[in-house]
Amino acid sequence: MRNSQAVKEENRRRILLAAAPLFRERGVQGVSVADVMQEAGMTHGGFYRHFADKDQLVAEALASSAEQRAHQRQETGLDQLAAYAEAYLSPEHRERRAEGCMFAALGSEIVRGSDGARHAMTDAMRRLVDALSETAAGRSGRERRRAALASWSAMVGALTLSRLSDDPELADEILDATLQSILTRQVRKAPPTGSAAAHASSPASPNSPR
Amino acid sequence: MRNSQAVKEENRRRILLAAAPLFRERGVQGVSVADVMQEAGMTHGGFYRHFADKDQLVAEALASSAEQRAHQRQETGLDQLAAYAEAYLSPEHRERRAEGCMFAALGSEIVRGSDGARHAMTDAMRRLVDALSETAAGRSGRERRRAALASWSAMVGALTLSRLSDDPELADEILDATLQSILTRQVRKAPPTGSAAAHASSPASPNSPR
DNA sequence: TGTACATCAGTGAACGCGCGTTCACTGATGTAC
DNA sequence: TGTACATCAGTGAACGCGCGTTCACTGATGTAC
Repeated sequence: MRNSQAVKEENRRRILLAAAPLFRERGVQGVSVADVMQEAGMTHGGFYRHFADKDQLVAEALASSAEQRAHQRQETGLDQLAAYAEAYLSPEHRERRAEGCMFAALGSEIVRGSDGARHAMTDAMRRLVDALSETAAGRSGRERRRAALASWSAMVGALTLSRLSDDPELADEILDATLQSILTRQVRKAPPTGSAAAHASSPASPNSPR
Repeated sequence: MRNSQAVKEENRRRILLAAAPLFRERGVQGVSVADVMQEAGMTHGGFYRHFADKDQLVAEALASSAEQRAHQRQETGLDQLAAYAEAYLSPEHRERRAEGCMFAALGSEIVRGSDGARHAMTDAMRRLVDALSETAAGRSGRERRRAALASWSAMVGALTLSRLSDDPELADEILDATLQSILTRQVRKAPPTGSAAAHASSPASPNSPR
């Protein structure tokens, strides 16, 4: 039962689309090739018509998921640093690992992963930091970039630790303290003058920090 | 060849001591029970005279390693937040995973781990945050605690991301930006008045941030 | 203090399972004429 | 446009390996007398 080239391409996309949430939810090592193929509606045997090995799937799934997210962010305005931080450091994000940030979900595992996976993560990292830098607080591009790097690192760490804590109170504390720390710095300093990103922190303030 | 009870206890300690660095270096799933036993100088068969299963080993290894670190910190004064951040956010720490922070090394993996492992991590987390809170900047205990939580989250995130990056320049940027962000906040605010922790950030400043 | 025996820490072979990967097979697809 | 044939996407069984765990065995240890 050979499929047409169009169907093959569509199936490949389905595999990649199925893989990323599974990896984020259960970890790369916690998801088998057969799991991914089943989620994509196929059996495991056909996998190797699309990918050389599992490593390649991981790298491509991370890369394509990151690219999709980048588009979403741009469209929803969630690449404004303060708004991003509010959404990021929320209990909802903590609870929904499958749809959440791949750095918090897979960070320490991919450190030991294949070159391809690390490279995909690095690429995604660079793009995200670049985007957040535009709306970060700071008097120069360099300062804004450093603020974006520090703020985003704090988010990834806080979300990971908040998920790790088996004490819900401590878990909430971590998110709260980190969010407030980021917002304070974002508001205190002058936003970049006159650019399209001038209202960096305004959509963030209305929500009361949990 | 039965061993005496004293030798058994000593062997148990050796197993725990061998396990923690291996887990941090290669991940829990990347280290087999046989690996740990070999590192401890034994064969894998005897493992189950000491532990019910691998999960128990993981939980106990993390707990005992954390306790040991806590003592070290206290003795070396490394629980002063600013000094801790300087040592933490260094390329040396990034490179030496086996001896480094277990949260950065294992965070996203243990999130999906056994209850015991998560509990051990939570306990360690609480103790570390309590210690760092004493020397964090802030006008009240609550403020200092929040500063410690936010600073430490930033450290864990930054170290993880710095390790993840396959671009050495970006990796260094992440550490630098986060360290400076933490030190700035530590220095700007008044240290807690008159307590034993009054010189919170003074031992940190001499070193030039990389 | 010495003897007899039960205990049990550690050994290394073995078991069972899951996983990544391979392979023979199928039949629809694409192509050459 | 139709026909013959090679291709190859997906199937499902099978392979090989590593791992967590079990087990029979050993001999030193601990204990009862």
